[in-house]
Amino acid sequence: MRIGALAAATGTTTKTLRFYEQAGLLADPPRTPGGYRDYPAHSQARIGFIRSAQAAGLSLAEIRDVLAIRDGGQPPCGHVTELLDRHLADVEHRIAELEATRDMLRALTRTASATDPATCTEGDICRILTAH
Amino acid sequence: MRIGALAAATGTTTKTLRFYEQAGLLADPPRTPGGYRDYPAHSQARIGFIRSAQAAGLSLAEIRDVLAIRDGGQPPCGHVTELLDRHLADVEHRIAELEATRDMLRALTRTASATDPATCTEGDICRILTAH
DNA sequence: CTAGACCTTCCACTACACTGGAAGGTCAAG
DNA sequence: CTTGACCTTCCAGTGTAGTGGAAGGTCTAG
Repeated sequence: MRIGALAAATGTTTKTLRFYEQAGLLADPPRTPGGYRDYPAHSQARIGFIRSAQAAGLSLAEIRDVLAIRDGGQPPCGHVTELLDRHLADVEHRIAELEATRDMLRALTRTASATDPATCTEGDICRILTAH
Repeated sequence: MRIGALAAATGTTTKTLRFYEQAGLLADPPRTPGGYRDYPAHSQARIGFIRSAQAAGLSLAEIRDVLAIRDGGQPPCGHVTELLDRHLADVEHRIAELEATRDMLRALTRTASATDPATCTEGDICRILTAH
């Protein structure tokens, strides 16, 4: 299967697949006599794996490490468990931060609706944003 | 006040202040005879404004627009209200996405603790990550 | 007079995951 | 034989918010 077909089958682009190869997520595939990349069928599963791992919030570098462990013949379970725990903590932290931002934005929009534009002065640039 | 003093007074760095100038958030300040930037006292308030607007989740580009409106002599209230509404929607959307990711990660770690490494096969790369 | 603290400009680089485009090669259909 | 789809490599750029460093100028204290 050539690169365009693999891209179409996995919902990616040829550019992305070459990028994954260069980034070490995909091994250099065999080539046709004409020099075209010729992927085996199981490359689809590998791209699918990359997509699910990305959806779980792993970076390409982390996914590359998981794949390297598997490619080395080891089941990557321990490593993955560790990664997942770290990411869960990270995501929870980011959610908490965003919730704080959300609360701040809500307070600011309340301020906005209660603020008479005429009372704004040049000195404070914008009363709405400096009220907190 | 020279750039180092302004940086110290606002908790930024000289690099950041020059960057803000180049990015259009700060007007080119007057210079001393020796060529040093010589900021008026109210620059401190402007930097403070930039920091609070950043804390509210606005990008430097958006802050630059708010400042430009104010610098043009208009109170930026209408613009700011619009920005805040947009950001609130955006932040709520990102929170929802992250919560979905968090739930996925939680499900994955549950899978991980219930998965026997011995049952992993090469074909599926990592049972934990492909189970969902 | 000199050390050193502070300032100047300019260029390059960070992380992340791609994306765009140029110049040219391969292959099947008409 | 040509057209057009598809492929190749390589280089460069996207956006965000700065950071790092080199080479050199300015100013103040001792």
